[in-house]
Amino acid sequence: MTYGQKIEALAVPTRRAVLERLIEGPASVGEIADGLPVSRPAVSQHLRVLKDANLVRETKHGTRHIYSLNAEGFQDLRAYFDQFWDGALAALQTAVKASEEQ
Amino acid sequence: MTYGQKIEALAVPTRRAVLERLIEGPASVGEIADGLPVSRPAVSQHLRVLKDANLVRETKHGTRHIYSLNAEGFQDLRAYFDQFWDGALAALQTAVKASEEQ
DNA sequence: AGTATTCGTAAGTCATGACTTACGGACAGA
DNA sequence: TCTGTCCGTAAGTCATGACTTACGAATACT
Repeated sequence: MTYGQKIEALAVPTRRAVLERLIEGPASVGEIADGLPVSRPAVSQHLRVLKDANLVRETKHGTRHIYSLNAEGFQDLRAYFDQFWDGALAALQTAVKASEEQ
Repeated sequence: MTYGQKIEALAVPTRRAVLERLIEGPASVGEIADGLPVSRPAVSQHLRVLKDANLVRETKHGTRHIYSLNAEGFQDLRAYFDQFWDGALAALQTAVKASEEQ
């Protein structure tokens, strides 16, 4: 829900690998784990974190749990970065101005 | 240098607080630490991480080390996110198309 | 020279969380 | 019903790193 939660979700390499796998399309837990050097339960735990951060969605087909990217969560994160960068850019402009006046 | 390094630098709340302080303008280590609930050495260590990630610059005036935001590092990070989101968006489009054809 | 600031680093503590294996539940198919 | 598959959770291990205090180096000021 918070920005920090999303950023911290992205900070773990294995979780980024999971997300990059999901860019290629929705996948089940087992399918995701097959492409990674960690166990299936580990992937399951990472998916829980990503789901709590709203970066991923879950739909159940029989015993298979299919995960896919959640655009909404990514947009929120992008909004935060845009806001941060706007602030940073303004600060840098001010700094340039101040050093010119100096 | 790597994207992971930058993202992991942003993942720690105290480091985000340091960066948000720097949006308001360049500051010395002591000034930054005064506004945070951690010790000065802790801030010094965080600044080292941020500097290694190219998110921050250091200039020395006497005994004071002045830190400021580094736009270059943030642009690299933004490029990564843009690329990721473009891929994610394309994936979502494909998913919609596939579900329509189904 | 002597003192005071400002800072980085060393060393050590401690919580967090990324992993593992073991287990049990839920659904599909014979 | 029984077996096999797919998955989440519990419990425990272990490395990482975010903090602390203590110290010493570098510069400024008198």
